[in-house]
Amino acid sequence: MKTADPELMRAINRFTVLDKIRRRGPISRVEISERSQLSTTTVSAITASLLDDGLILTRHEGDIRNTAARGRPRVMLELNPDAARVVGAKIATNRIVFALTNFCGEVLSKLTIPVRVDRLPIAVISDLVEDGVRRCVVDAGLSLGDIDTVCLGLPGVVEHRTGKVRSSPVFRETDVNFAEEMTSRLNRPTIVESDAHAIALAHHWFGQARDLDDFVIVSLEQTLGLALLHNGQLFRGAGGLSHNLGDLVLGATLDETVRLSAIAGETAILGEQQASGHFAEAVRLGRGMAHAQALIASRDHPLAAAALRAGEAVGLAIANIVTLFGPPRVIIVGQTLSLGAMFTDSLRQSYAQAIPRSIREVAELVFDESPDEAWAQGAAVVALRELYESPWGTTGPALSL
Amino acid sequence: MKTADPELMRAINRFTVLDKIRRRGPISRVEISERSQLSTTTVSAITASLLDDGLILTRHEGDIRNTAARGRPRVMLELNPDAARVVGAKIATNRIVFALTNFCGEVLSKLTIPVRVDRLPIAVISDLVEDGVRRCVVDAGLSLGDIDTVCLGLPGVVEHRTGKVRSSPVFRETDVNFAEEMTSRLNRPTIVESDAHAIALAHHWFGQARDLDDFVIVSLEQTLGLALLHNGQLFRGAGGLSHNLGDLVLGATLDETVRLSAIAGETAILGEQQASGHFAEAVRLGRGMAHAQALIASRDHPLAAAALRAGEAVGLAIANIVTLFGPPRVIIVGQTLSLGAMFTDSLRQSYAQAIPRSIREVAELVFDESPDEAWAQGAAVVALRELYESPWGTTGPALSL
DNA sequence: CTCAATTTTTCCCTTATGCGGATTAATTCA
DNA sequence: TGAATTAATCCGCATAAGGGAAAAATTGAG
Repeated sequence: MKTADPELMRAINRFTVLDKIRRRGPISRVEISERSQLSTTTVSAITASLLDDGLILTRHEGDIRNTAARGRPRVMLELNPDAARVVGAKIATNRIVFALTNFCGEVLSKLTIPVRVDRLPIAVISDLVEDGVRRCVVDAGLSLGDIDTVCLGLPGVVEHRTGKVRSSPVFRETDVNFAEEMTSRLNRPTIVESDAHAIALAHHWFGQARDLDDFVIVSLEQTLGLALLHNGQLFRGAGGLSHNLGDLVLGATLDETVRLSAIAGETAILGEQQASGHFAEAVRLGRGMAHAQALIASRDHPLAAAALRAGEAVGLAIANIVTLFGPPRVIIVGQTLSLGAMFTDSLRQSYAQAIPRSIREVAELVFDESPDEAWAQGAAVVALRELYESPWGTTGPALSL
Repeated sequence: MKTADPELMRAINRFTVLDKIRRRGPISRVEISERSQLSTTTVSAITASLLDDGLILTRHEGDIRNTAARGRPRVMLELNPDAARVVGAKIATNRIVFALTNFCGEVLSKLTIPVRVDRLPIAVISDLVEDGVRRCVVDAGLSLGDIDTVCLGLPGVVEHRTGKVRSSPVFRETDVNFAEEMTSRLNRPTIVESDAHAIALAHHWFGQARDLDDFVIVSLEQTLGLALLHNGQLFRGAGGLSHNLGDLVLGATLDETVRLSAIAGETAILGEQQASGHFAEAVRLGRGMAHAQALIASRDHPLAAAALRAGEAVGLAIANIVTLFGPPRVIIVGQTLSLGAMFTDSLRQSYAQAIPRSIREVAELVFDESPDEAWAQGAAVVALRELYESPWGTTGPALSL
């Protein structure tokens, strides 16, 4: 348990002010004071310090009040985009996507490497990632030294605190300390994070959850992931791990345990088909879901049945998650959404049937097909949040003695 | 978002010190300082204030070091048991149990009213509870004015923040503002809390989780409840609600949704029997589970099958919860445990089968058949925690590092 | 153009906190 | 009895936030 001293106090208030400036665009000191319960004096002191550190900028225009407002005009404050540069990446089994952003999280350059990595040795994957980061930096007209932090988002079970990847479809090995590896390669602080957590923060900053500090992300990619934002903080579970939704058990007979991944995992949906010809090629290249949608159009295709079953299973799982957490919004993301309405309708219907009556209106389901770039941007946001020096740990490991 | 001022700072450190004194029995100032990272000066100042407020006492004995220790002897500090009196209660469908405790959470008097309340009007239930609290107070040689807070734990979905009972097997009505009702009746601040949360705090203070700040409670009573402690704080879900484990969906066919409560709820287990004679009477009086164990002893009794199925279902649900939260310990409590080894073995086996390999060793299952008194004591602890003035909201963000 | 009115921002002062070092207190051992 | 040792407190300092007054920057009326 952390003890409080003036330093912590300052850190907390500094973060609040910085966060207000980020969220409410250009904003005046008075308004920060009103919205944060801090005195104008304190806000002034903190903003002075932020200006001094070059994290924010002043702008003498953009006052939202009546143009004919009397009195001294407000000086608007906004983030200094150039205060930092970070690189975020999404590593998937069949592609790696990079995004370089400024301090505001705006993408300055991006890069996609369409490569199948899931059977490559770690050294080769590391090479690819290192190369991608370097290219992305060059594309933005920068050099690696200008980058403050790098954050890599990847599927599977990731231990954020240590940077260890417990298990992931992109690595053949388990317990890979990928953060350490990349930090020494790039000579820049490198964070490893679950891809679901990355897209969650992307939605929190820019997407469908800007207005919410509590929501759930269900990520339906090759791996089924879960992210849970609680009070604006990622909830990492007691062990500090990311969650693996695919391991959820849907039902079991005496002999057999049916896990969600066995019904709604990518390979489960697409793999049932005797992959042949054009479609097989698409699957191999990671375009399986998109192509599948076309095939499903003919409703009697066996894929249609698989899509229905997958939607049903995910709907059930989401109902259970809502039962446990009661989030106001559940955002469903990932390639599996490319299956189209047949899948999502089935999901919605199964959810509606499974959600208990008493909390039927608690949560709202939202589907979102963000491009890969958004995931990489989300990873960048993870990196930015470390720079913001949030005084609350993202998971708050309480070390009480 | 909470802003920091000196007051918060003091509240945090004061709580830290008070909590250390509670947990570490009689403890000296130096030791508090060592264990809390606070300077001896600060500890001295805070303890002086606590002594001044009468919350702690000094004791000039019990130094744990060598009796032949040199130097000025340490003055041991401990909670002042008389600093507060609270009443906790567990309201179940067929009994109400009260416990009056001191500031340390030690039970001073207790009372059980064996009464079936689940079909009574609220006014009558309120009468019973009011009467029970008053008796319990008198039994302890006190008067109601000596009581600082009352906390009522009951099954179902409880909104702690507002004191509203959304739905509960003990009430026919839904959305009952029970806290308001009892506060005005007793003229004492009265808190309403989920019974699962109450027993969770009981275990945290006195039971199987004294050493842990992260654990999960699964409560198998008439209603299936869940409590989740994260960083020493109850996790109440985004809506501030308690969780209803019974609503979890285990599996579904097209026509039918199978919920946990339909397999492992008390009525589901016992109700399948054509209730007749002696056993039926026991069920009516709430002794069903205990009597069932005797019947199960003859392994071919239909109850045995029900117990097996229930254990299986609960084991599955727990595996899913562990998949999501990864707690180091899961404590399973409640009357259903009276079914005995047949039930618990089945649960363990099903859990072992369902838990993903990668997190197999993460969580440890513990069964605990605490008496009802422990639940009431837990409710009292809920009340005490309010008095301790924890500066973090029960669901608020944890301060890290 | 000047001056009052208005609003934002800063400066000064007070009070709170925690901390480090010196001081006092209480005990053991020689 | 006095030296050594450890515990607890006192004193002064640094830093925080907050309140009120003053300064700054603008508009509008005469």
